[in-house]
Amino acid sequence: MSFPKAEKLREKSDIDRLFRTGARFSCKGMALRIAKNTLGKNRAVFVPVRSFRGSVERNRAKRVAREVWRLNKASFAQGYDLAFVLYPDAVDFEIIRSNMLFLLRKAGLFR
RNA sequence: UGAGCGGGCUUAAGCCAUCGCGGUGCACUUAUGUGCACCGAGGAAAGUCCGGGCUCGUGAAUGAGCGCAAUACCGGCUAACGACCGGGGCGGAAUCUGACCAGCUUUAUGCUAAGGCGGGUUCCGUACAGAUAGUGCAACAGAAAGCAUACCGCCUUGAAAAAGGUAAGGGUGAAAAGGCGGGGUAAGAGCCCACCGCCUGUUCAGCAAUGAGCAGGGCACGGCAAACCUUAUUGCGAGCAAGGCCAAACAGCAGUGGGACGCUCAUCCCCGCUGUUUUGACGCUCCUUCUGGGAGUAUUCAGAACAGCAGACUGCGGGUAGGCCGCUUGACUGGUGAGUGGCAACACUUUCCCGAGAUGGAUGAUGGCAGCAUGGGCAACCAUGGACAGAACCCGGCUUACGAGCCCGCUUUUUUU
RNA sequence: GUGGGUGUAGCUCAGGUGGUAGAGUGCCAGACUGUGGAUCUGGUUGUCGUGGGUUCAAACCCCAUCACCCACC
Repeated sequence: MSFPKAEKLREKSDIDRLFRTGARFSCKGMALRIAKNTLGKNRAVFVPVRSFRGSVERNRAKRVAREVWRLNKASFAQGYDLAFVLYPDAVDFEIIRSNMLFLLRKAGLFR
C-alpha cells in the first residue's frame, strides 16, 4: 500500500483553509482536523508541534504517524483532507496507532 | 587486579528478506506514470563563537581621513582566520644539584635537599604590545600609599624635657624604596664586596622573538591597560528567504466594435440592458363660460435621477500566487591508495572513484540470524535496552553533547613483595 | 538565517563608578485578643546560573558555556 505525493496535502493555502474551517477532534497526544474536498480521494498531512525536544524526535513522530496511516488508509471513506497534529507525549508506534484509529472512528470515517 | 577522572586516535551495531519514501540514469508511454539499475544523514549535520567562497547593493569595494569593532612575543602555514604548527619569555609542579644561610651531631675539610638563596633537567599551563606619551584608580588598616614617611625602636648628646643621626628589627597592609650573605659602623645604610636581580653601552649566536658574554652604573625606574588610552595591523553592508528566469488572477494603460445609403476613406455626432420615480411631447377620454382652458390616463418617444445586471478580446510594462534555476565536481586542495619535501602545521606529484540534494521537507515499519550491555539463572536460555543526535548553498577552524574499542597520564581499592 | 535580552532570598525585583548584598512579600518568635485576622516589635533567608581568568580584592571587568525568553525576514 503506497503513499505517493498526490495523496499528501502540500499546498500552504489548502492547509491554511483546513485549519481555519475543518472539523476538530482530539485526544491525548494527537489532534485531527478534517474537511471534505472535491477530489474524490483522501489527502493527509502530519504536523508535529514545536515543543518537541529536538528534530530527531519530531521527525520520528511524523514518520511513525505516516507509516500508521499508510498501513490503515484503505479502510476509510474517501474525499477528505486530513491534518494530524502530533504532541510530544506519544511517540511509540502502538500509541500513535491507537490514537489515530480512535480519532478516525470519532470522525466517522470508517466504512 | 577493579573503579574513577583527564587527553589522543578509530568507529558510529553487522547481515538477509518483504512493504514503503526521495533522487539520478535508461527504456516505454506521454505530460504524467510504469519498469529496471544504482544511490540515499554526521563526527559532531548542533551551538552560531570566528574565518572565507558565492550573490546582490551603493559612484566604487581600489585609495585617503574620521568613528566603531576585533586582534596583539617571534617565525611559519593557509584562500583566510582570533584556528593550527614550531620556537622564545613568564608561571607552576616534580626531580637532580652548590652545603652559601639555617638545622642536627660524634665538632669536622661531618650529616641533612624539609625551609631560604643560587644552578640544571623533564612535564604542564600561558589573552604574552606599550606603565619613561598622558589622564586616572587603590576601601579598611597603617606614622607614611606615589617624586612619601618615622609610631614602637636602635645610636649619640642631655639630669630631664628634648634635639640630632638611622631605616637593621617590630607592627599595619595585597603592596613600604632591590634579595641574600659577609665586611663595616656609635647605631646603621649599596657605605664597600661575592652571587642573583635591575639600568646603560657593547660583542657574539640566531631570519626574529630572545639568549650568552664583557665593560660600566651602586641602583629606583612600584602595581593596575580583561580602567580610559597610545601604537601597529585587519575589517564596506546584507545574506541562498542572496540572486536570476518564466508567469495565472485582480487592478492599471493602450487598442479592437456598432449606427446613416451599395462599397471605401476622412471628419462630426450618438451608443448597452432591466426596473422604479419624475418632467415634457403626441394621442385618447371627460368637463367647460368653447379659435381657448382644465382634469385624468394605457401605450409610445425623449430627457433626468436612483437601483440592479452585463462589462468581451488583444497587447503592454511592472510583477503577486505558483513554478524552474541557483543545487552540488569541490579554494589545481572532495574521497581513496602510493610517493617526495618539511621537526611539524602543511605543500607537491600521481592511481582509481563520484558517495544525499529534500522543499509541509525523503532514511521508516515488520520478521529472521549473529553480536554487545544490564538483570535473572549452575547451565542451556529468558527478559529488557540501543549514546549524542537529523543534511537544508558550500567549505576551513573553535566550542559543546556522547556509546564502544585501543593507547597515554593521574588518583584510588584489594592482593603480593 | 539574522539580531537582542534575562539569570541575585521561597516569590517579585533593586544594587553594576570593583571595597565584602538590599527592599517588598513570605517564614519564625513575641506583644495585642476569649480565639483568629489585621496591626506593632524583633529575627531569619543567598556558593549572585555554571566553569575559568585579570586584580590585593569580582554580583560588578574579560572569556567560555548552560538554560529560558523575545523580535525580524
